[in-house]
Amino acid sequence: MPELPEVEVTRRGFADRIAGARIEAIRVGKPLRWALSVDPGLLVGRTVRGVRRRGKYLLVDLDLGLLLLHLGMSGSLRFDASLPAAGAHDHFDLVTSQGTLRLNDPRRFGAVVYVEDEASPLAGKLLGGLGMEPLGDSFDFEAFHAGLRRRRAPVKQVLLAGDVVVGVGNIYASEALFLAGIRPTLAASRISRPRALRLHGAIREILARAVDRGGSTLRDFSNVDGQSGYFQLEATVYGRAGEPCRICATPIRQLRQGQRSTYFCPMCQKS
DNA sequence: CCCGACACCTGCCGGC
DNA sequence: TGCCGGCAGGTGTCGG
Repeated sequence: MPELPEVEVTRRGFADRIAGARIEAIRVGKPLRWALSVDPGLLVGRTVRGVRRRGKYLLVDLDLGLLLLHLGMSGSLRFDASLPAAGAHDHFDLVTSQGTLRLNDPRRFGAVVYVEDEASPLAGKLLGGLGMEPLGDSFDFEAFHAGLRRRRAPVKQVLLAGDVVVGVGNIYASEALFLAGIRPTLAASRISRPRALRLHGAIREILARAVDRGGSTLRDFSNVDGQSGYFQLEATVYGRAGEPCRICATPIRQLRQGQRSTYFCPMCQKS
């Protein structure tokens, strides 16, 4: 469910509302991908300073330490003054003076991890290898092109790996490559400078547009207020195998790359 | 160092 | 209707 746009939409939905709140209680459900790594009781009484995003991680800054939050494949957050009793897939509640932040995650690939600071070994393991942020000013084209040039793997998989640029998941990788007219199987190292420039722009455009639209709802994404996004209404290739390309009407093709589905138009993405 | 395969877990869908 | 295989938006780890 959550790629960068969904995570960012989620962040914007509760960052201002939770800032300044005092942690009253924490409820932990079934195990997530990693243990919280702190006695929840120790966090009671601390203050939430704000919420940042790095790649697909949310960083909830406290007056002492921070929580790293990841939504995995199926996670979503709600934030409300009052929430119903925890359901089977509600695995983490952060109860604060300004509302409860709740993680619902059926597959439990997500995580909530406490670290003392971003320089800690655990934070370093999770955040240390992340690539450039695609939105904002830090997404440098020269560095992006250099990152592509040193990789022989298919460009789709380099985008997904997240060590060159973060936030591009399986949906938006296909979408961005379509917009840039690049075949997903092309070795990243073989992408020409002009085409890398198009891809750089396409990534920014696709992600920014999805954030504006409120994220994707291919299956079940909803924002912190429980409303769904509607980017899927304009997916050009993702999930459209066999359907006509919106540009040239050629049937969209699907293939497997690294255990993931990729979609592309064989005409519009010749190489 | 780079790469691909695998692992984690639950739900849903299509086919028989 | 029921069961089974395959698939799903992520990413750390491991072996080659």
